[in-house]
Amino acid sequence: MFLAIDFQSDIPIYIQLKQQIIAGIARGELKEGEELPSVRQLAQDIGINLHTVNKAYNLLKDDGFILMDRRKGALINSLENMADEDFKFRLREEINPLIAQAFCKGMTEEELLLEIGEIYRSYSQGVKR
Amino acid sequence: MFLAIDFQSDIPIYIQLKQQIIAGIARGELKEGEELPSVRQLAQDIGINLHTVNKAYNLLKDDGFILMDRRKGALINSLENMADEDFKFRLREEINPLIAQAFCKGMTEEELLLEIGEIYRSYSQGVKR
Amino acid sequence: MFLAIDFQSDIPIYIQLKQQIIAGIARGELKEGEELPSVRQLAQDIGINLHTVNKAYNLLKDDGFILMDRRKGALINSLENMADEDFKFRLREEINPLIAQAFCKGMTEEELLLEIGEIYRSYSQGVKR
Amino acid sequence: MFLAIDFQSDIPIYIQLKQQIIAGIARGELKEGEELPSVRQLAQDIGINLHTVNKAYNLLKDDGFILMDRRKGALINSLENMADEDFKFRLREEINPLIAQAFCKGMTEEELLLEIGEIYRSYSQGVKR
DNA sequence: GTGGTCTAGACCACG
DNA sequence: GTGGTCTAGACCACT
Repeated sequence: MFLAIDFQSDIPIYIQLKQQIIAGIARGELKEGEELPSVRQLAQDIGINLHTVNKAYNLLKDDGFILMDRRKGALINSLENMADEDFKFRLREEINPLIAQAFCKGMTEEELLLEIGEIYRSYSQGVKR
Repeated sequence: MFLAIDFQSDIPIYIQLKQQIIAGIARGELKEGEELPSVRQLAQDIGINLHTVNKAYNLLKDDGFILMDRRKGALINSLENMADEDFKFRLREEINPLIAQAFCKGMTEEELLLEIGEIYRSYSQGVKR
Repeated sequence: MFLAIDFQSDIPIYIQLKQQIIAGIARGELKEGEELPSVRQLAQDIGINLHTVNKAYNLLKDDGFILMDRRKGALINSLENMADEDFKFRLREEINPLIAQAFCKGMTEEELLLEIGEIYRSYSQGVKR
Repeated sequence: MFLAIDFQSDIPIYIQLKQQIIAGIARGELKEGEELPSVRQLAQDIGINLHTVNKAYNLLKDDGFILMDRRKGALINSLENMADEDFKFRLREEINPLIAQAFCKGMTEEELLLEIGEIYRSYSQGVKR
């Protein structure tokens, strides 16, 4: 799997890393049960510190995307039925300001939903459900 | 207008302030040409630092949501046709990871668009277009 | 408040720190809304690294014992009605092996409950409820 | 006897193993003089490293729960009157932070003792004393 | 001033 | 070999 980290971005590296791995799962490139590289390995590959990778892995673990197995390291978790109310609430909280902005800038509902549907399908096409 | 700042949030106060003001515009509570409180006034009302309010105002100015007038202070700008390609690009960049996450957690496209449409209409209802 | 860290203990420093602060709250020495020292300050006082203090604070935040206020730093949170089912489940998980051990070693239920009641009251005496 | 090891737990496998065996003794499933599986056998059954089982057995031996016999392997020891002052001291040390936490979260003494009594009796019912 | 991020290097516990 | 802990020192964002 290819991880593109932008060192000039104002988004922290460990957040980018987390997002890229989630995107990898969404695209179906990382499948349930698959092992992620060790923190040391990945840190070396990307050219960053192992603590930064570690932080990303821990966030992914806390959010249920991966499991930390004592024998095998980090494993992709099952991605079924995890959209509980708590997740949806946080999603709304995060997405809300973006929608307010889009509305102010004059985007219509149709335009917005079209954009989002496109992004969604860029993921759903790669994965059988 | 009511500004709800969460001092425990991991979102910086000046960003929250910016988002809340945009939401106010989106809800139609702040109309074109209307004056925002002075930096000093707002800082005192909320109980935060001058610089923090200043930063938020400057961001809003940079994004075209307000105009800074030497005599009248900050004025709400017109909200027409500002969704240029650059804005849409940044919107996609920001919304993309959220959608990947929603997809991984098992949300269907319908569910997602329904949620977003609801949020959108919570704004569009208050404003005549 | 006095924090006694045992550097020889096999319990990690940040865990000891977390436990000591919880004990401080339980004894009523740290009251709701009170400010904790900054990570740098406390780290210097105890003679440890600020990252170690930071880790303890973050755990306390995750467990709801403190709030991280953007203006005031770390604040003791309200300690009302936080014993939800999730907490009780984790408590049982952690306490279970200790009880199994006590049972195997021949402690009677009375003996055990007496010990625990004593510890509990060592906390409840200092706080009005 | 059924040993449920959680490879995702933050508790080391050898500690889990120790706890599970003690729980087995407490439930009366493992009786005095009974033989435990050989280190090799158990390691293979659970799918873990030899060293890990070895470590657990050695801890159990140190704590007096089993005897290591050169010919018969590991034998369950008698569980009489082993709750010396040293054990009680360590028990208090370990259980204290949990109680402080429960107190902070608002559990009453009655609630706590009820929970603990329940766990205790889940063991004492299976064993004649 | 604060906490957050990132780096670097060390040691240890675990498997 | 792995991840977990701790240290040390740096820079930056925030208030």
